Amino acid sequence: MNAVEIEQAISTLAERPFDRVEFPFAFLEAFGNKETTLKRLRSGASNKSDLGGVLQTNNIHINVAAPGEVTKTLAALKASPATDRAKAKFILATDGETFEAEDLASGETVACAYADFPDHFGFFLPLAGITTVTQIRESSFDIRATSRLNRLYVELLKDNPEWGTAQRRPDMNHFMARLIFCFFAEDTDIFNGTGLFTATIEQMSARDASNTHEVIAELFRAMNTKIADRAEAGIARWADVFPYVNGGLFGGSPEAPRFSRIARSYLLHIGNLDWRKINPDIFGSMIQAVAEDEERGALGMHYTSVPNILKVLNPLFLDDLRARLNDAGDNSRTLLNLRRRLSKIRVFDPACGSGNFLVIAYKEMRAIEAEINRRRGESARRSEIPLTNFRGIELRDFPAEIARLALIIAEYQCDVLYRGQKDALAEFLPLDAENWITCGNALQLDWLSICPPTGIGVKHQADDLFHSPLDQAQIDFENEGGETYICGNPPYYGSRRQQELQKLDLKQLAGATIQKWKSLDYVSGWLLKAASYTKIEPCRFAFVCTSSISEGLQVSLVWPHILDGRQEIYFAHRPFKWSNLAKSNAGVSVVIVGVRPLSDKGQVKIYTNESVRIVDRINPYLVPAATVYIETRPKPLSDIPRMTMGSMPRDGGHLILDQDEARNLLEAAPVVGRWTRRYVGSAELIRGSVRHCLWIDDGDVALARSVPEILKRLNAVAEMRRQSPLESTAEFSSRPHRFVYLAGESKVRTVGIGGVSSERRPYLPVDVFDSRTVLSNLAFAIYDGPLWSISLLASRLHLVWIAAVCGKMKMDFRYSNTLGWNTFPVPLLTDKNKADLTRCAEDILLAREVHFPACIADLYDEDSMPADLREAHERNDEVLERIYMGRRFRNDTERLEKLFDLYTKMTAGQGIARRRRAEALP
DNA sequence: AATCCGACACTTA
DNA sequence: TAAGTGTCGGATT
Repeated sequence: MNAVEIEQAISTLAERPFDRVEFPFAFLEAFGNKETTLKRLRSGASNKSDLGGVLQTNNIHINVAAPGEVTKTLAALKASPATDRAKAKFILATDGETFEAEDLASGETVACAYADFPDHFGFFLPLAGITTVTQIRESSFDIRATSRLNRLYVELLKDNPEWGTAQRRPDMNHFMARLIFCFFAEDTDIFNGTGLFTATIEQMSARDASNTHEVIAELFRAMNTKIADRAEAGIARWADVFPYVNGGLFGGSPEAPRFSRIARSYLLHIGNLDWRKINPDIFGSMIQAVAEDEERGALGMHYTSVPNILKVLNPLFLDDLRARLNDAGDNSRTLLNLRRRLSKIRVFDPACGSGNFLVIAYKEMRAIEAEINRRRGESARRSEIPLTNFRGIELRDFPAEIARLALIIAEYQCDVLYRGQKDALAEFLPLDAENWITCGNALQLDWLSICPPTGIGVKHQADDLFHSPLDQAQIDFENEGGETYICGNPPYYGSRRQQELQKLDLKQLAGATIQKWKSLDYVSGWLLKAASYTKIEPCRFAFVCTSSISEGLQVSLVWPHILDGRQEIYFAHRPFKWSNLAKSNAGVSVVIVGVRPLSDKGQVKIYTNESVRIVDRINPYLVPAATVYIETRPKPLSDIPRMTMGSMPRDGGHLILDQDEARNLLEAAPVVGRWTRRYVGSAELIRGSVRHCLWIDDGDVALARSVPEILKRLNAVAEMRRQSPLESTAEFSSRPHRFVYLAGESKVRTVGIGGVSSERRPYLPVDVFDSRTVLSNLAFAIYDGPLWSISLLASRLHLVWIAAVCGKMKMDFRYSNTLGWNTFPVPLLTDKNKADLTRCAEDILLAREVHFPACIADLYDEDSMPADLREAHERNDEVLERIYMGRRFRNDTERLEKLFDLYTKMTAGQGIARRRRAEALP
């Protein structure tokens, strides 16, 4: 259960009549406890209460009090030895009238009317095992509001199916945005009188809700009619007390969907929340889930947390502004110049969602401006930072609506904070009609039309503006001498997860310039668009991207088009695991990359979660080295043996046998021993687990099929392959005894390396196998590889190289022969070198054997790696590094620098040789 | 013919 | 129940 679902569950519970017996269980159920857990508590099996209540170990002690005895009961719970023994985190007492609880760890208490306990749901969230509790508690209002809007939205769609159609969805979304504005306005004195909107609806609409939509429409109509025109428009008197708002929000049809009784009560319920507490920076991200069927309940999976947003905005431009503010001290003139600069800064988020980057940027800039004004003694001064300088593009209609609203609310809240309620109110209405959030496809739209050049760069003369639907921007907006910063967290879709239309976007963008455009992640579209924007309007940009943009194959595809001699990466955040309020964040790691024109000066910084390093330069692999693009090679660059990916079964698992299956099969028909081989992929290589596969020569097929179990399996393989949409797989359905792809075989031994390995392992997982062992496509093989190849593979140098240039699986190392082995720069090895390295490899293998049967995962655990094995690796590294450098490297950075350097030299030589050969041709 | 990748997907503590 | 860590095979070159 996520926070929104929990909020809904406890709200429902509070609305039900109080049941003295059932309450403790219902309460626990609302926090996501399963039926079986509750059953055990009910039966008393796991109930540790000594007071006749319900006590769940490590969680909560609940007791229902006699009427009027809640405080006394709570004290008894606190004094109870069982509470302590069961390590309860909370105690709770209620009589159905009042409600009291205490967080035993913090001592924090809650005391309220029973009906109001859902207002404190954030207090109890640790019960649900939600780890990001502090984060959520800070935004508990937003969660409650989201939850209730969600219920209303669903209810309204139920009653008004036509509002849910693709055609009318935007109306529905716009209606919700208007409602949210009204709720905010009625709680912040923007409307005359607290709660005016909700109260008016309650009074004027019938109990049976039949005319609710008419009442709301009339209110909306009033808000779209200037005071002077009201008499003529015939606005109802009860609606006349509402101010003129407009600003695009109330323009257009005032129509509202019809309300059922339930929907009406939800509406009144929402209106009774205290909307002053809304956080426009994160509220939007949550609420956008309201309108999206698949995201509903997911609580904004793609939402960017405030700390992550600041990881982008601070280095992008806010740090600089703050530094200038600091430099300016109390110098009135310098401060004035800085304020002018602020007023001309445009922030453009071409994937703005519900606008949180823009809102945070706005709020941070307002804070800086407020400090300037304070120092200049102009505290109440009106802000010179126009909301219109915060622009965005968003594909989905509802988030775009919310983004507009969030900016308006942020502006109001900043005015209240820095200038006072009175000034804020005086200037708030009517809303500005300008709207700089464009709803559309960012990869299709012309960014220059949304954020036209400001005059620092070359004037934009391109005639495509002529065709732009938004070219009024060019005419209306002057920002001479201003700055533009592009930022955001665009969507990521790996090359094979893209929808057809997304593929098309990339094709249009990169089809002509990037041959392998089909391998790009969707996010690269934003990088390319930004890069082409800077050709016209040189400016800085920074995005949160999937880390794959700086790893493996994609680097040499995308970055040459971005760093094409006029741009450089000036800050980067190394890969970190993605996380937000969403329940499960497994699997994604992201980077942040900031790009600026070469002409910009200033420090270059690499960030990690723990540190900041000032470096000379950052290359597209986000390491401090020269920009070198590592491309796949079909054969090794250095004089080292050939490596191939292992054999791929594509068998639906039917050719693979676990230990039990292999044993049973062999017992049933000993002849099967001929056709089974050990089968090794990453997992087997690393964890030492044993699996076998069927490996049947063409000549043996008839014989093998006479074994019933084998026949059954072969038929299953054939069937699975027939079903495959992939031709190359389907072709092999007639030869189910064979792997689809055969990598090769060895005579003496096979050197194998795992395809994926944990980032925590200090060396890559390498091992030697006999020639009967089959390596799967999840491992790479050097058939009959010399032992000294193990020395290379097991070296720190190689790991560092792989970590830098290969792809990643999450943060884990992902091996590649073409990208990592074939590109690995190795100096020419003498026979003596090879003999030395062979010895080192043998020592490593011997050191492992001492610890038999420990597997590689055990042996190479950073915390518990055996000393003798570690020493064997140290010696291996020592010998190898002397060949490279004449000494040991000081650290991995130095290793990488040397490798990039050597790679550049080795490929440059080849490039020249190739060119010479080409020139020599007639 | 050969291989790269997964806003992942499983297993395990 | 979230932390840990590598399957599987289609899509692409």
